[in-house]
Amino acid sequence: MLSPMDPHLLRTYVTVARLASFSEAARELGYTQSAVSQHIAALEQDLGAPLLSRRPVAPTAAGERLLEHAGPLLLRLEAARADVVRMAAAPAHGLILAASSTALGPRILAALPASGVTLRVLPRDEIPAAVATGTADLGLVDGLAAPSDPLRLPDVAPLTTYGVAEEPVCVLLPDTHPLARRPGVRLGDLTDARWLDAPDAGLPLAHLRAANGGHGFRPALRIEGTDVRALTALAAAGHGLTLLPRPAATGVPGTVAVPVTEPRVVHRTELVYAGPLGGAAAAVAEALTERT
Amino acid sequence: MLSPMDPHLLRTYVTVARLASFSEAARELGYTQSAVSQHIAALEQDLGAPLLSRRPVAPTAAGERLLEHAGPLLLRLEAARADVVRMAAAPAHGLILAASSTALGPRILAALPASGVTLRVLPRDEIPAAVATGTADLGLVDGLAAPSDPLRLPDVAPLTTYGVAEEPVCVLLPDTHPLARRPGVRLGDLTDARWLDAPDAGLPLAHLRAANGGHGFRPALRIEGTDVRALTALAAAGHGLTLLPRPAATGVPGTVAVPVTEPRVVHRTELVYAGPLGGAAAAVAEALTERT
DNA sequence: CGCACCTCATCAGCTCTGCTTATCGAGTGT
DNA sequence: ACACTCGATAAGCAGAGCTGATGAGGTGCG
Repeated sequence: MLSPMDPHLLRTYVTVARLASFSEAARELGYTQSAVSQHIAALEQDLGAPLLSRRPVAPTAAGERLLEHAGPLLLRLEAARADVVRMAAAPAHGLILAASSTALGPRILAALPASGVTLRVLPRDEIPAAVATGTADLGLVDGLAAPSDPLRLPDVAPLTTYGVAEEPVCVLLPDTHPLARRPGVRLGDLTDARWLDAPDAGLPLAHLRAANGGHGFRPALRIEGTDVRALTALAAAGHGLTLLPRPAATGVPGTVAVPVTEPRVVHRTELVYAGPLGGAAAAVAEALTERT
Repeated sequence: MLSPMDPHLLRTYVTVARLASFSEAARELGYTQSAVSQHIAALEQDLGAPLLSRRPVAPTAAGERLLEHAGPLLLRLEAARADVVRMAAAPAHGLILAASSTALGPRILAALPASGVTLRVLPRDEIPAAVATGTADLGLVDGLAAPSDPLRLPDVAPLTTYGVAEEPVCVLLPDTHPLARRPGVRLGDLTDARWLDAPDAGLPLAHLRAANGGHGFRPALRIEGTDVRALTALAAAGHGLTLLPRPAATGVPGTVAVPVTEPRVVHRTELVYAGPLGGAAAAVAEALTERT
């Protein structure tokens, strides 16, 4: 069997690629420039292809390819280590719960214990990684799915998921919008509208492609960060439409939340954790999963 | 940052766990028993927990955990290497197409070129791995999905997928079965029936849990291997029911193929490949994806 | 135009990792 | 009780992999 690509080399490679400099990478990693140079040379020899063009330092086609692999790979590696270590050493720190902003529906918020929990609001796609690497003990991820279908999570590691809530999905319209009086809308009727694309605050438009027959939505304005308030304010000001779970969409001044009737999708929230839960985590998990 | 777990050690660990013996593992890996012992000791020290109980050799709880991670991890590692190497060295061998048995519907078979392709029939869940590691150039995977939903594939590596066919799903009933005259059946009416579980030949019952409201099906008889003929023969003999895509289910003597009306699932086939396609592969892929 | 400078490649030397061989200790079957 | 098997441990040695010094190529500026 061939030598299974040393992760050290891989780590150096991604660092060099990120910083576009051997010397800089050496400084960051605590090596000498010479060592970094040898690392890259070793990788290139091992794979039989140049990975970086020098002067300026930039990945080649093969290098780009490797970069796509390296990230998830190192993540998984770290996740594996964290997972096993977690088995041995019980956590001294308080319970950390990672959640995306829209996952924090009223049911969830009500079920949180009054103290002893650190809540960490993260972009949606960082949550599985946070849980896998032990940065968080529990995760709450949300997303769009067909009713009673599980979410599609990136599998950085074998994680356990548990559905905790499903709510209707609404389009947040300024109350002056022509469709604002309707009882429900079909997304197909809104493909030409101006949409706000807020992948970390609202629901990602990208998730809808499959459900909408392959057609995506044109994002008019892109919002970064996890602040739902900013998003709803923009929607109220008429900068564009956005998708939100009903609890988050109702009661925003100047707007109306109209349920989406077609395609049939729901906003689903899942609890995610790695392996067996410790005492405190188990208690919180149970509170969150209690069907009311 | 902590040392990212040497894959060599990981590989020895899984080998030891598999063979339940240090000495055997040493023989298989071409090391001395001493080296293997040191490998395991190093891993255990690195992770701060015993991974194996000696005498008899068996994984501890933490070790079980590590095993779950190690397989996918080493697979990804190999996939990454293969993917990058593939970029540099164009394949000399002929085109290899990996497919599950039920993925080979009539449309697919018709579109295959008359020569120059090696067809490799594999269990469904080995196909992504085969494509990722370069064992195959193209893959055809199939499974159950909601209409126009993509399949859920284990992501061993970033693969490109392309839907090539969707067909109705049928239950294969012996023609003496009480429901055999019906135009369609709901799976909910058949939860108590005897089912044949043939994860590699037919469609896996496990895929249905979500669609069927969390309830699985009791497998009466389990069939291993990829032989559809054996499966249909068993169904005809009344040993149990099985799910098949319509083309595979029709025309089996002594049986009737009744379409499934509820839940709304289809048999979907997807073409999967890693990265840009070479000349021969591109031609085959195009033939397979041509909408007729 | 040429000189200083910056960046990566290469080389020599050293260290310490990681293998082997050899030996021991503990459990097992006869 | 003795021989045998299997894993742990010790000692020794070769080479992997780091450092520091130097070389080579490219760029900016006086």
